[in-house]
Amino acid sequence: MRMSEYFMPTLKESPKEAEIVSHKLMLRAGMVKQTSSGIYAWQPLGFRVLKRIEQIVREEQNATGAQEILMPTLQSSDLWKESGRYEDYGKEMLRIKDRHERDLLYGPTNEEMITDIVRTHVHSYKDLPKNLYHIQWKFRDEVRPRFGVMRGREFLMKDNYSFDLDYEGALYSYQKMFLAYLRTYTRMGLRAFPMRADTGPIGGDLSHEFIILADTGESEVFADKKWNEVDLTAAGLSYDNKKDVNDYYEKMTSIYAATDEKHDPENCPVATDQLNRARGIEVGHIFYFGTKYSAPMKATVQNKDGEVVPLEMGSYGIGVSRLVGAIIEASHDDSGIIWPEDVAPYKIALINLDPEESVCNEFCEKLYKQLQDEFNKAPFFDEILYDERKARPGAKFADMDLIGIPWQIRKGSRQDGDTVTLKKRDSDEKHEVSIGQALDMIRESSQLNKKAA
RNA sequence: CGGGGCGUGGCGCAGUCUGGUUAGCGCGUACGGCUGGGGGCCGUGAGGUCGGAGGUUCGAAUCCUCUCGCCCCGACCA
Repeated sequence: MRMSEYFMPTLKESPKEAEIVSHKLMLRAGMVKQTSSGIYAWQPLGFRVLKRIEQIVREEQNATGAQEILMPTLQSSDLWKESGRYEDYGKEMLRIKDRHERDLLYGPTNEEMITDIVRTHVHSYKDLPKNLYHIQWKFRDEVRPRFGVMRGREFLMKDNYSFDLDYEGALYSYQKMFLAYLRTYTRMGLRAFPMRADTGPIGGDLSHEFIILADTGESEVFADKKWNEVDLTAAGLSYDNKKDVNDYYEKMTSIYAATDEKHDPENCPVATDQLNRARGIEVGHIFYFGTKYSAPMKATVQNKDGEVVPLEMGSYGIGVSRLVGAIIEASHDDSGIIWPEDVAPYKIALINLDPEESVCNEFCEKLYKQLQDEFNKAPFFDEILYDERKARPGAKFADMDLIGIPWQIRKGSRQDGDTVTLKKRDSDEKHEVSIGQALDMIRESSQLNKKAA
């Protein structure tokens, strides 16, 4: 993408409505524009990041065997009346009437709808297990939206729903999701800690929030210091190996971590001096809720004995749009955003410092094509952001640091031959090297290597 | 929903208390020039009717009433 043609309205100053750093940076980088309280339009740069995150979530879900569907944003109130939540949900649910005066609602979640879909088609234990997900916009009419996309009214969420014959199956489904979540966040360059979470009226231990630590986090969290050393990458395990999945889950959940509403200082198994206290941002939530919806909505199957039993269900959410802000909270400096490579809107920034000088310009134009040929891959294709604007170097550096592209290749007329400056955004290292060496250094980076392979 | 605050060119702000000439400033932007490796400088422009409606007054960004929007703190949430 050529910057001279790109719609990327960056700002030097933060609009005053922004309070926290991720919100400020998203506005300054031209990623989003607020159109109404808690509702945002995604501009090209922000949209690309959103789509990257969505794609990582999708790939990790598919790897577990979950199947993607798409349910509508608008739902009829009928199903919600059936489950009893139409009355319970309160003003958070946006209620709408259509031209026939029928009650509709903008979905805040999809348990009812998915349960309806599944009960229509699934009647035998032979049809189980199933795990269906979608990535769709939700609306919750929060009293007070804040923190930009981290707490919007409209938000993009991945939610899936597992259906099993019995508790054992449901537990296995839950554990697979637990593992998938760890892998998902790892790919985004995050360390997200699974923490015991409130299960509400359902009870039981089967609910975890996935939380990343950040000073601006909304909730207080308590975690055993052992977590500092724990490998959260969940590498090398197969979802098909039930025992491995269970062992891993048991291992991870044996280490204490809890959000404040679940944390009881009196009965905490970890000594105070071994306990970290921090603030965290919830980026995912999984829970098992058994027959809460299947029983009242009569989503049943016949088991091997011919008995009619309600489905055992669980649901699993990831706040996709929230993650855009959360990642920035976890990864930025005074100059701007530092994108982890796999979620970066572009992988490499090529900065042409002297577009009006013919030798430099020709070098950069040629290099731009070469970079595109090597690094552009489906489904995003365009991985190179090429700044050939007639602007001062300082402005270009500032813009590129602000939007946080992982690699910068700078070329100016002062540099002889094929010498360029390679800058790594996260460490701020700069190397004066030949373009060949620069590309080797980029290729050696594990993430890009994987993509280019 | 309770408490607090703010709406003045695209962004950040001053002016409002103590009504009074063409409503200012910085950034951005258009054009010209000087520059040229971390948001440079000079000059010339464009762009707002002061969130909206009503009222008071000879006169309202400024005072009054109503209204809309946005932000912050609290209670709630992916």
